[in-house]
Amino acid sequence: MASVENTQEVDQLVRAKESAFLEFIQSKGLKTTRQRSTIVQVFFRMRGHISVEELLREVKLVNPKIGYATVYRTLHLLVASGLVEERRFGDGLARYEGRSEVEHHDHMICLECGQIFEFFNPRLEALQEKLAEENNFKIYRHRLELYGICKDVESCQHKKEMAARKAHKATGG
Amino acid sequence: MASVENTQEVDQLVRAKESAFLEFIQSKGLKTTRQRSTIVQVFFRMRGHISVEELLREVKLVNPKIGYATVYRTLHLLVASGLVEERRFGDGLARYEGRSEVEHHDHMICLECGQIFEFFNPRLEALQEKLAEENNFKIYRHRLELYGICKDVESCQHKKEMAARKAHKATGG
DNA sequence: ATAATTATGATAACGATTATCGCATTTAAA
DNA sequence: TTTAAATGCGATAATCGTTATCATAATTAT
Repeated sequence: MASVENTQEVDQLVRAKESAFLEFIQSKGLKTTRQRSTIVQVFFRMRGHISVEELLREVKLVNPKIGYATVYRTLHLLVASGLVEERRFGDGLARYEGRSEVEHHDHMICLECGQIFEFFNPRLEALQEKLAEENNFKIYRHRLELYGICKDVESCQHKKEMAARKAHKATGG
Repeated sequence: MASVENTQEVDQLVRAKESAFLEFIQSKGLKTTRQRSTIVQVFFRMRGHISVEELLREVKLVNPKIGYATVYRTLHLLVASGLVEERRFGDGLARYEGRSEVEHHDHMICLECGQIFEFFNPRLEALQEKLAEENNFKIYRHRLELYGICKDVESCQHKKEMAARKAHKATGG
């Protein structure tokens, strides 16, 4: 679900993000540690909407001694630095996003296979602003999520897994 | 935050919702109990986006023996029946909505006072549908939340409480 | 190098929600 | 209206994601 890549482009991006993070860390008088560096590098090599567990799994491949707490703490720092956004899609766990194609975007979430698509539309943004203004409301941030079935419905990788999980959960209702 | 009312109109609405719930309960072969009846009546007398704790508090005024578990269970049944919607606004707890002015609506959430406003705009809905279709995505449901500052910013009731809470939480950051 | 500060890792604590289980209540049938 | 089977209840233990704690380790400025 969250793959790791290795290309020159990615290396460059990771270096840029890492130095931006270093700058943040130093500006706050915090310390630069091996663990933080590892976590940041691994995080920005991953694609998608990454959960703590997914990240920890990848991090442990590099340094198995790094634990939950440090991953949580570093993710909080990444969010505080503005390099990463925290999202919650209602499955009860936080997901983190640091490599979007577009700066701001909304989400379409497939209920069948769990895939998450990003999209952006300026008319949508403008309309929201207009509606807010009409109500004397000043928007700081917003969240739009469309839940449904994605175009790959026939080839959804996790279709059967999800169905099995549903059937399991439904036991007793 | 979630007040209880007592008017003839409300009585009528509560009766209608309750009978709809009974219908659902019976169609599923479940049992009609005093507790469920109490919880449903109390719930539909309340306004706003109600948390489990808020509901339990009100329920206990009618029947103090009713516990957490039954309130949770009944809320799940209400959601399953389609009479109630579950919402999560990112403060970590579920809120339930059973008496909206409009059938579907989106939300503006004031970060200062915590007030939640509902709104609906057909152009917004249409635009979402259009964008989904362009991506071959079929929307089942969606969620749009605008977070910001509301028009009552000067008179926000909970302004100070929130500020105090923030200050408390910020200890250690 | 040293001292002060901050971070780490293991795990306990937390808060919301869910599961468990013995007992009570409801329902359908007799 | 009793009876028997099924379902629901209340109290609370368990769970899950996340946060706090604390002794030890690493980093930084001197």
